[in-house]
Amino acid sequence: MIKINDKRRLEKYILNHRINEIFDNDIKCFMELFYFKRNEYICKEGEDVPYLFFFVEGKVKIYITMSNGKSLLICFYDDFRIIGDMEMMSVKPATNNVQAIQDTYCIGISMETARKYLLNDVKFLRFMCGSLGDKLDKCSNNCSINLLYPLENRLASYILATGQKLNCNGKSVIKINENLKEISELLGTSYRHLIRTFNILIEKGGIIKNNGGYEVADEEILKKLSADLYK
Amino acid sequence: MIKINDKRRLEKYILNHRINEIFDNDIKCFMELFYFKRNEYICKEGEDVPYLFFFVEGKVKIYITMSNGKSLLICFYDDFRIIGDMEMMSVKPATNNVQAIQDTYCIGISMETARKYLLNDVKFLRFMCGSLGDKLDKCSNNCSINLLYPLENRLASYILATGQKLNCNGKSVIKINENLKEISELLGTSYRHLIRTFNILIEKGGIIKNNGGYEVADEEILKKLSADLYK
DNA sequence: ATTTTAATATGACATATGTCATACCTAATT
DNA sequence: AATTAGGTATGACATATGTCATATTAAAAT
Repeated sequence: MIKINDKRRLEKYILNHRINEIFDNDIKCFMELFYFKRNEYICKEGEDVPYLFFFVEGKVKIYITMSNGKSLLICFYDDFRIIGDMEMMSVKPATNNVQAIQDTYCIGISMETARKYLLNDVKFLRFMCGSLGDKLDKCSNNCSINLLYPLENRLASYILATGQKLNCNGKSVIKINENLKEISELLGTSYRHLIRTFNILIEKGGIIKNNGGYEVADEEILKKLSADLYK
Repeated sequence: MIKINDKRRLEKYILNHRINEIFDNDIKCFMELFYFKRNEYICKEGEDVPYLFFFVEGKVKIYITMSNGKSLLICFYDDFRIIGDMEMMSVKPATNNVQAIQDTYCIGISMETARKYLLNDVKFLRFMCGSLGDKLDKCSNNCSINLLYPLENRLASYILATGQKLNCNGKSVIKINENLKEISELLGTSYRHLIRTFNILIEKGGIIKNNGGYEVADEEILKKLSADLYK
């Protein structure tokens, strides 16, 4: 996490996402811009979250770890969202992990400041209720999909959501650059079955193997297979 | 849904659940007490919710129906909770179904009144943020459990959560009185597999068949099998 | 009384997924 | 060079779950 001292850029994000409009009070002066490198954690389960964040650019994944050590993907954010909302209200440590899967920018307001000014800001509280409601709605929807669709569909969706676009000799290639064991845990399946399902996607022409890694071969095929999960 | 004109009872609920303490304004005068018979709907997907409800006694189940017609259990409420919170914020119709599975009492405030007074009530908005945060936390947790445990465990939990306690010749018996097809849908499984799993629970001594219906034979066995789901 | 319908139940088989043993490769360690 | 460890890959088999055909029973409709 690196603080970016770029007033212009901060202003740009505030304008683009109309962040000023969600507060009664002008608290622009308390806002700081932060950069998270790909793979870096924005918050970790069990740890205090030092800032209330407004996610403004990049992509993050949210996952939970269970008491038996297994972890499971909850969802992705790739559009404007609040991070740290639950922690702000409950003064409890985070219950989920939030990890950047692309270089990511967040606007942060320190938790003390946020609690001091925003817990009395009607406009913001309303916004937060709406935001939490949205999250809850998406969560219950994803939950259903997880239970009702086999891994093949969820994996296709996961690849499209997390695959890294790279330029490879002029061609744009989407690669799966993550540890396969971790992917299997996030998708709530076994390593064995994950590999099996990768092979099925290869058979169906959605992906290919290259240099010991997987790459997207046909985005359309994957799109058809992915049933709007993790949206 | 029947309006109960019993000031005393209403007062009792307000006191017990400290409902007055979650508002800055005294809005007791707008509160009405409602009774829902077992199996009755408190809200239905796609329909407007006419009241903001405070669930105070009984038990309800929340489930979602998917575009392909399948439905899936989200959770149960058997403790003080808000119903209609998301609808109040977003002025959208309900996205979930809420159905009483026991005789249930809710305190209701008409949506107009709620929007008029409560959208400016800081204390209430804070409470609502906390409440939505709790729901989100539980949802993501249940979601994980659903994916990580087989039906046997989920069914055991479901039976304990929804089984009806009846007095049968002096003995207390817990019966499963619901339509089995519906149960299978709520648990996100096939009818065939549900029956199979009932039979497994019979083999393990957790339940027995009686008069063509299933009954709990050994609560402890079921408790061990149910991994804290739907709590 | 007969027919129809809905709910319950089961066998047979197919598919989805988990577990375990093991093998291979590469990078790090000794 | 030999050893170790982590990540990747696969076969064999077991378990979990889905699909389909079909039987049975009880309640509802005619």
